[in-house]
Amino acid sequence: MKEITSQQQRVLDCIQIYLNKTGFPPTRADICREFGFKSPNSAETHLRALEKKGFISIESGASRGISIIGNSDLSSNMDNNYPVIGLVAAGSPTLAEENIENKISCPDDFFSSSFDYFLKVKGLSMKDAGIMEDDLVAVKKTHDVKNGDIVIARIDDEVTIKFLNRKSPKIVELEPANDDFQNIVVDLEHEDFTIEGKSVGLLRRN
Amino acid sequence: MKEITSQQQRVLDCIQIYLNKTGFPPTRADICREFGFKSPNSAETHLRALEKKGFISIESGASRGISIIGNSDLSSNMDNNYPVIGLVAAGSPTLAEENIENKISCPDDFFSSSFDYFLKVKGLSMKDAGIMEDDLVAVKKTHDVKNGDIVIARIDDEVTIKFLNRKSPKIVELEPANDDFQNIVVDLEHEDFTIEGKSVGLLRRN
DNA sequence: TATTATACTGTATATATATTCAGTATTTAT
DNA sequence: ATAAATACTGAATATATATACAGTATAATA
Repeated sequence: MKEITSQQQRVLDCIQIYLNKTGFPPTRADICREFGFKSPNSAETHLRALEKKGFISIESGASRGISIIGNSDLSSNMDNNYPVIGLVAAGSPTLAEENIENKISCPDDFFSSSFDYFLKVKGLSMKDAGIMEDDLVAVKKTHDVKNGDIVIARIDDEVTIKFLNRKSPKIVELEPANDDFQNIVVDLEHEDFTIEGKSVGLLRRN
Repeated sequence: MKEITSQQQRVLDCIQIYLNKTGFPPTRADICREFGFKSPNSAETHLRALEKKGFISIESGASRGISIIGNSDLSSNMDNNYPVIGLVAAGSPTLAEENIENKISCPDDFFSSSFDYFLKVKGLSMKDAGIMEDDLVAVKKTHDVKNGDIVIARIDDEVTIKFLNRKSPKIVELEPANDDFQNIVVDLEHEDFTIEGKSVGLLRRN
């Protein structure tokens, strides 16, 4: 990255300010207006210089096709809106709209693994694992689970969060973390059993 | 803000994804390409519906003049780096550099209240409150605490996290959430006692 | 039942916009 | 001393783009 001139810095700042203000990049004419330039080529040459020096990228042919390079990796660092889903006793816990309670803005790399949604926990069956009522469990949709994982599972239409313990090819036990609750034994041959995903983290908002 | 239809939500998501990817909003044609629409008016009508419902704003006449409402001030929505501090048995739990284990990027409005740092919990004294070993408690530095709050307190050089119970002007009890632990009774007249802050949230990364 | 909103295709067009070419002048490297 | 980069004006143009108008069809609403 070569050194930037003061005027080019001003143009770069102008682009950023325009972006913050409007949500989209300026045109050549917009930049001219901002600086009092009388020719769109004044903006053009500055943009080309900024591109050459690696401060911005310009999509050829596209209107307002300017993106600031430092901001580009910012988008990967950017927050994403993750849906919060209630632990519905019956029905799909999937990302069906009617189940989305609200959304939480959160960095993509917030937990050890990527995740897909937050599950709002009902009940205290996982109390001894430190999962309390209304806690938000970060759930990664996956079938790659092993014994001891905290999984979100569905038996018929019942959705629960429990420790997984695969006893045999045909028998799965779902173990709560609370003495007041009993293990759930699932016979894979006679019951409709699905692993929705597993817990990769937890969020509690007092 | 009226309710959004599923298709409109998909278009809104598409705009956000396009923004993250390119740094500028899509054209009507871009949206059509993404969905396989054969007429630019398909995108147009969705955009107008989203505008009417207050999800986006459209600058008349401007190309790519779409901005998602709520994204308006991205800089204030930006993440901040919050330090993670170990619960050192002796010494200052303050933000001294030697105590900062690492930093976590997190939105400022992530918890109900603003906060100052994450405290990495050692031990299981707050187990029944769902606070486990190595959990990260979001701590707000404040003296505005009341009975029942989970506070981070220092007695002489010992730092703990407990429930607060102010018995009298001179006596404070710090109550663990674990039967294996005992209440800590602090005599304010004879012991050096400080409230470092209180818990406003919790983060667990498996 | 009529009406409005949703969800599209298809065509057309004014204009917003990028981009090139031709200059001028000043400053900075080589 | 000469080339290259910077910093502009001014004009021209192909095309990218928003946007209106004319339809069709279905679902929701009143």
